[in-house]
Amino acid sequence: MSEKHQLTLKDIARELGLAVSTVSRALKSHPDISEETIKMVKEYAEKHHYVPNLLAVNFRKNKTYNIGLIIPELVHQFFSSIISGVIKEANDHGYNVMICQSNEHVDDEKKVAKALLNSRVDGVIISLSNETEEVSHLEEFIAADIPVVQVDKIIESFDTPKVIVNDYAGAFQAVSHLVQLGYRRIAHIRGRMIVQHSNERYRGYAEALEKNGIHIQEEYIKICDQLTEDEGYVYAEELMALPEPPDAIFCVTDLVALGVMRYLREKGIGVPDEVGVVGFSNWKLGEVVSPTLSTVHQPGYELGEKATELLLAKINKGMDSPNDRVVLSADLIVRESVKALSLEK
Amino acid sequence: MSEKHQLTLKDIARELGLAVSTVSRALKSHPDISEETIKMVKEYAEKHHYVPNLLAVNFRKNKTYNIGLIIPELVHQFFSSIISGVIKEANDHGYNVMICQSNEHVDDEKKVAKALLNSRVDGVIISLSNETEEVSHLEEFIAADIPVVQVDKIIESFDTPKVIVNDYAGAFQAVSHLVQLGYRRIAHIRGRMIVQHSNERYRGYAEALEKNGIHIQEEYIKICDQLTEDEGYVYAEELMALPEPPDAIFCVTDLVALGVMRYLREKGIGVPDEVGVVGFSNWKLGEVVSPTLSTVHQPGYELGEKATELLLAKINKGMDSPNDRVVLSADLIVRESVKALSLEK
DNA sequence: GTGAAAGCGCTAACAG
DNA sequence: CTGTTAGCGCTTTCAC
Repeated sequence: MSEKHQLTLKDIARELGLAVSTVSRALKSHPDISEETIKMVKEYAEKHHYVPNLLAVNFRKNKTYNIGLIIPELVHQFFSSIISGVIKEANDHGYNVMICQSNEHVDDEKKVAKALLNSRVDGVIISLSNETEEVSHLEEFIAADIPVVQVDKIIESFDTPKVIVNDYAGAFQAVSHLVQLGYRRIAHIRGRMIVQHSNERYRGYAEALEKNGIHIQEEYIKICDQLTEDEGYVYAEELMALPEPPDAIFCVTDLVALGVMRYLREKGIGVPDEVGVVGFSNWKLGEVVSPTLSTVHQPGYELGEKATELLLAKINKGMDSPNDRVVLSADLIVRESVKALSLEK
Repeated sequence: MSEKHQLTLKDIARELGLAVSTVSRALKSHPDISEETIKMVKEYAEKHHYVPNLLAVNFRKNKTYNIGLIIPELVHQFFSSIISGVIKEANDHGYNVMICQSNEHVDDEKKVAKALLNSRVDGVIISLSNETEEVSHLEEFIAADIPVVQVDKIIESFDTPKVIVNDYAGAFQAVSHLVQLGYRRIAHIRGRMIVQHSNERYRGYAEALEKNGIHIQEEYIKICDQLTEDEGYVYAEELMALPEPPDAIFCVTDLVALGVMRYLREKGIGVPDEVGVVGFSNWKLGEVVSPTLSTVHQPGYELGEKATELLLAKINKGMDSPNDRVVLSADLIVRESVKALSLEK
């Protein structure tokens, strides 16, 4: 039953009375080899289910056909989407993906980077942990001629191809939409000041208001530390306790928006009639909550695909090829948590 | 900057005036080699950052140190958890994981199985697609002496190690708890009859009622086809329209439970006071909805860990080692969607 | 057109 | 204790 001995080129050569090198070339349709030999070899190989020993091929070529992917957390819809995209694109080109988690810790990130380096991957895609502030552990890849591509969570000064989402435009679009619907007192629960995403989303929020001639009010801005549902609840409470409470709340992420919605529901404040709510990320969560949550979609799958495309290009064209910077758009998905307000005021 | 030539054993041997084999053995602290030689070699290797060429080692040993993991969908919290567990356990033992998705289609499953076979993985872990009814594509692994372990979605008749969750006990526990709290008219929105999980959960439901002397009522059982939130909504509506509506609903999965909760909320039916709700799976969703959802936790991470442990044992002990069957328990997590009912009736 | 031979880096059997 | 040798399966000069 079990085929102890996998068929090798040597076997085929022996059976066909050819040299190993001839068989090797025939299987690749090398121009030197005659049509008939090629045909004969291919037919024999086909018939006997010859499959090249990748271990030997890779060793010979000094390529693993493995690429490493370092992400903060696997169990997170956004990263799962990225992974999906990476795997798809990589597999389509004959590469495997080795997935590693940093758990948002720079120490873990360094550890897995080391492991990837030792396992001689052909390239690396990374979405940095929240803690990462310098990239010496990643520069080792460059030093070893292993290309790196950064995705989503990046450090600008680290010169590699980058694929990111246009947080600014997504936020701008979301807030502009709120204004168009008639919302005027728009609050923003934002993320920490040192996180680039948060700053970009804030910038989108601020500029959308400005462009529409709405003055930004300090008390409408809340800063979230952990981005949890509970924080959303707490800040919603604070916002609604203001002398002039907001009529819409734009949240830095869906989970926070859910907390906001929970508070509003508990207090009997109508969404979207009294207060409109918009999140960011487009988690599954937002589709099954009621009212369903309007949000800005982050194209995780496409990020993964694009990053892999850039990496494979780099692997095949050499380290000195240009470092592209790709920005994917994040678009608003309108659901039930916002609506056009009637004009009476 | 870039080290064109990675250090090899040959380099070390030349520099130290030793034979390659001596260096090789010294690095492994082979008992034949003298203390001082070992020390000298190791120090040299350390100092010059020698790292063995895995490509060569693997080729030589005819092992890839890759294991394949075939799962229905990556972007799904339960499977993400399994993957996490597999990666952790595999990496801890020097193995990489190649992740493949079947997208719940048997054709895709066959395709990726073929790919894994060709890439000569050392072993395979699989959670079958919903469509899979026979496993000829997996028997090829066995024929090639590549061990397979089944996890979660399995086919009993396929003789491999198996790791599954005790759906029956989880459901039994959940429904028994409802009874203890005072719920009596307990409905069950179940999954399709051909899905083993669904049947086991139904069995747990039925036996929990029986043991408590509660008669099972046909009209309290609904069969869900797609396990969507919408289906939960629709069946909740049907159930609550009965002459004697249920006072609790046990759902085959969390998403369905959310649909149920949405219906109840829209109709102003109090959860948990008027109707208790329990889901199954313990998705993140259940923690952020309000009231928070009681559910049965499926230990995905542990499933992945255990499956990998069994696979590595099989890889190292040989194909004829025993095929263990491990059943992990699924336990109830009590949250706000159920409560002890007051005794008045 | 085809074959012979070398060699990738490492391990292991066999000699000393 | 250490060195010599052979070989894993494949690709790739270099001959003929």
